[in-house]
Amino acid sequence: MTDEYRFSEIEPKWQAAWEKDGAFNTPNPGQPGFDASRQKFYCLDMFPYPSGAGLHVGHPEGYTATDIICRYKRMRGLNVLHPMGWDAFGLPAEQYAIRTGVHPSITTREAIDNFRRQLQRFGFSYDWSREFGTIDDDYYRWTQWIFLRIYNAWYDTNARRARPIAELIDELQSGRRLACGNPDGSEPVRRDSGEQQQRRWSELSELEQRKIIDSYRLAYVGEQTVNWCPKLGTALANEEVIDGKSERGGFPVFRKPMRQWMFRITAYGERLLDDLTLVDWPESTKKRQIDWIGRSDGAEIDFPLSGVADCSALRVFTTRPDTIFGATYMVVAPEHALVEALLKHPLPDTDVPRLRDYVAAARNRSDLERKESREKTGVFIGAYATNPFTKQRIPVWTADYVLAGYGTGAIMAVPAHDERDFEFAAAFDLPIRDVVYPRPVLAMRYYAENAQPEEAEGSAWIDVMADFMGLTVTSDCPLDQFAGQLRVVRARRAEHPQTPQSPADPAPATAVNRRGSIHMTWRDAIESMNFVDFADMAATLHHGGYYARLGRAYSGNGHAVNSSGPDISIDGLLTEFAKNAVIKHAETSGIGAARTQFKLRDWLFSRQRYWGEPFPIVWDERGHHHAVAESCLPVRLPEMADYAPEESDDPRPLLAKAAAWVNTTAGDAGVRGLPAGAAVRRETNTMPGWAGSCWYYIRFADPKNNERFVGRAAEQYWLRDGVDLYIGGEEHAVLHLLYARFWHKVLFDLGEVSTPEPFRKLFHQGLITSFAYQRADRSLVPMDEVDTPRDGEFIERATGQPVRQIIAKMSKSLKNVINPDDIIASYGADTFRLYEMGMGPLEASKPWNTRDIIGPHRFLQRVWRLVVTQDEDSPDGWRLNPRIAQARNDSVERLLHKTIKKVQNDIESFSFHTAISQMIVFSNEAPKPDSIGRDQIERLLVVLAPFAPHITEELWQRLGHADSVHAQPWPAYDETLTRDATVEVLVQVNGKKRGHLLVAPDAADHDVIDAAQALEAVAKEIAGRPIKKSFVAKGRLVNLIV
RNA sequence: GCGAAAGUGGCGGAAUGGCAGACGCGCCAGACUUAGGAUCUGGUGGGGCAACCCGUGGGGGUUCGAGUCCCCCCUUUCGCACCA
Repeated sequence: MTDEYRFSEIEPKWQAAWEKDGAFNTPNPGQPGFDASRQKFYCLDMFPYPSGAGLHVGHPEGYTATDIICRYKRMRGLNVLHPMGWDAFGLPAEQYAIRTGVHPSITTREAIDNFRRQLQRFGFSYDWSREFGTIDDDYYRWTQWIFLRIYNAWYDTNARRARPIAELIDELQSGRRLACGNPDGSEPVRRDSGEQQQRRWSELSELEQRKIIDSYRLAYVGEQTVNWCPKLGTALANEEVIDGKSERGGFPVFRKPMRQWMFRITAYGERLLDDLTLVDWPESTKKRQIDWIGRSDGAEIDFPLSGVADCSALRVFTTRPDTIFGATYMVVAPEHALVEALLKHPLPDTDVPRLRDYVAAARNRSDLERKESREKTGVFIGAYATNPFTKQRIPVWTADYVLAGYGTGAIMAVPAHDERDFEFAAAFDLPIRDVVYPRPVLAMRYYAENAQPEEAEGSAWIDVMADFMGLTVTSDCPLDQFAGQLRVVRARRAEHPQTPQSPADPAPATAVNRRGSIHMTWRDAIESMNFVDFADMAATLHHGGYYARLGRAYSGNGHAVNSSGPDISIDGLLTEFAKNAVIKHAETSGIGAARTQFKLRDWLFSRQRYWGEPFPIVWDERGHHHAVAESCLPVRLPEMADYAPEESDDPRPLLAKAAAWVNTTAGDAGVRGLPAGAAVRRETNTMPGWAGSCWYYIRFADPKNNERFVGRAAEQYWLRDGVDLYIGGEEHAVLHLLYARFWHKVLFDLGEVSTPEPFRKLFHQGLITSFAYQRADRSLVPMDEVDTPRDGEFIERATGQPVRQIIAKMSKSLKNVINPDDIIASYGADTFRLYEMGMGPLEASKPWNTRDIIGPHRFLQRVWRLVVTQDEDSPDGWRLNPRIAQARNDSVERLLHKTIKKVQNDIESFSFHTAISQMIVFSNEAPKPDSIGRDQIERLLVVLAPFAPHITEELWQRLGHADSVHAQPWPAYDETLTRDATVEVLVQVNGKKRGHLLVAPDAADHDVIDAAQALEAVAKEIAGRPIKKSFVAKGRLVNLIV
């Protein structure tokens, strides 16, 4: 070898050596080589979905970051678990297989092999002995096992945790629990209408018992309106639908009722929300989960219906029970059962054809159309309800602005205090009645009722009222002091009769002026209402028509007004108290109760696809589901030649085609509790792609375990406090990260894992984007069709027209996709790693620019030459750089300590780009002195090793070491050596730079000030004037004020 | 519409309230080389011969001192979007 840095020889050489030695394999507790005295560090990458296209430059960004951290943590003496695997079931693999005509098990294996090969070229320090894919029998066997654990569990709302179904049966049998369906179940189980018909468990038929038990299961079969995507041939979870299109592929999605496996994730809504306080996650991600879970506190209240068959009351959910006196009409979703009932048995006022048309139109309206047009539409359904507080008869409408899936699918409309209701009321001329006033409107109303007769004449009232509103608002006075405040206003007006005409009015007395400004504000507000005269104003407020007049709803808090009924009055109460009063009254009179709603829906877990985990479930001839025994897992996918979807509106699962697999016997399927010969049909749905990623981080702790999904000791060691660092893309903020938390919590409740949260610290790497070019008409030009004659100037070659450089996602059509293999071939993996880590902050999205790669490459060449030099006389063609000496160089030593400190701190704070720049500074300075200590260059190599593992290992070896640079302890730095012996202090006069001083870093302030004054340029500037004040920022700057 | 983040040289980016632009690219000059550059050295925000002046999206403010803190506005990106 010569003096050249031959990365293409060095990198494969060391990769092979590390693999041979198992250099980064980590023993588990109890295994040889395990050191229990060391702290653990579980560092996890979001494992990739191996696509046929191979690795993208975005993948190694997060992986390099975790690799640096892991190598660093090992040097700091921690036991590091750093695994890698493959998320390989799911739609994309299946669609790729369909396109290529090759079975997904083959294409997926090929894609995995390719991904592994590509990843290994980066020299990542994964423990490859723990590698697995979600499609491995050994793995999905346990995915199915966990499904059964969830299936055989129920949520005890009193204990706030999941419990085994056996304990539920025990409670039911012993009579400790009422023998009725799950009252909190969201699936449409026929709720035993007469709860009084309490029967004993033993009196129920087996069928009845089964129904009750099933209604409690955390995994249940529900008939629900789901998101059906004909193009993909499967239903999708809510989380997989974005703007009415499928998250994968962007195909249209329609609503369709289907019988599906669901997970009762809603039972965990509150804990999924509350436990976000336990984790160290980006605020934005927490917020997205909070929004997705969407908790709202309010009440359910029944409004009696008159004359509707089968339906005596309409139940609504509201977060503003305090506004119930303003509920002037009701709205139900077009899908609501009441609409259906009225279509069957119309009332005299029901316009059946119109109603039928509206419901049909609403059903066919996609989410997308709904979003585009927010025009309020609706139809009166002919029914009337009674507002239980005002006792007034109010009409019931149906409108698609009320969603069937939220709350009860019905609302009480309070147009004065809800924007949507206001728009609807305005469109259909429904009454709008104020029931909440904030302080100023309250003051207005008070004045309207208490004006003196002479004020009511003409327009004098406007000035008095403006003053009164201003005073009551600024003094925040309670209602019972309004009378006194009004007297104050009148007294002041008597003293200062002249009202300022504008805020800028140059009235001398500031008190008058201040009053003037506030006065004008309120005067403007009053005048903008366009009241004809006092009587008009007074009448508007008297009848609660203020917001109708204003033209918009007021949805804030305030005092209840116009809120007295035959049974109860809440007038004057502040919103929070008014809410409580209404709820209390509703509870005591049996028409309602406090209720918390979640936006989160139960998780649709069935897919009608081939390439996924089969459910360990069979159906008997009576249509009952049965679990496959744990000992008979896994349930393997049948071999199928034809797994292409038929694009259709008929959601028939693909596996149904595999008749020989589907039709089996209880004995063959491994179902207990049925005769072995009983004919059963296997469940033909498969699990969604998310299933495998819900628990892979647990399996990594003990991937070869055949007895359990994870060994107890391994779980308790590696997952104590959860995964210590989890790095991956932000796009999984509500999908994978919510699902995995849910599974983890169920396993926690059932005693299978020991922590409530899976991922303690989460970090999102930014997107690697690329440049693209845009014409004046905003159309895009591929990257290779643009010339750059001058910096910052871009010309489209074909037309000669200037184009604009923009940042865009990498895409094939823009020809700006980067293949990591090409970059590694040209520059090596170490350069690639340094380039990507040096681009900028890890969390920021940043554009790839191949032109810049040469920078980090030059840096590595410089490091190479620091150690190795060409020597034709030597047998190998090289020798150590003769500058390397035994004695340390002092200035290099200080810089080295600075460098170690900065790199260490920057790694800890994920600030890799500034760590790299510091090492470049070192490499720029280190060649300057005549010699450099051998241990100095060695310490640099150790510090650089996590970033550039191959070149440092090679140079470490050439320096004569038999061990690995990656096994070295992290070098210590001495704080005193990180500071310079003398510092240059900036001297300012009146904040302007006037000179510099060289002083000791701890020089006394007065000495620095004296020295500063002595400077010629400073003396000239001061010109004998006295120094009024001076500031010293130690070791940085001195500022003299004259 | 609501919410969050971000706007700094030709480009990527740096900067505990204390010399704006570290470091890298590019560019300029020079060196080595038959040559080349994936080599080396030096320079490089703008204006001015210079002293000096101007510069962190725009406008105000706090401060001895603001890219950094506060208020208003503009732009971009990303979420959410009839959730009662």
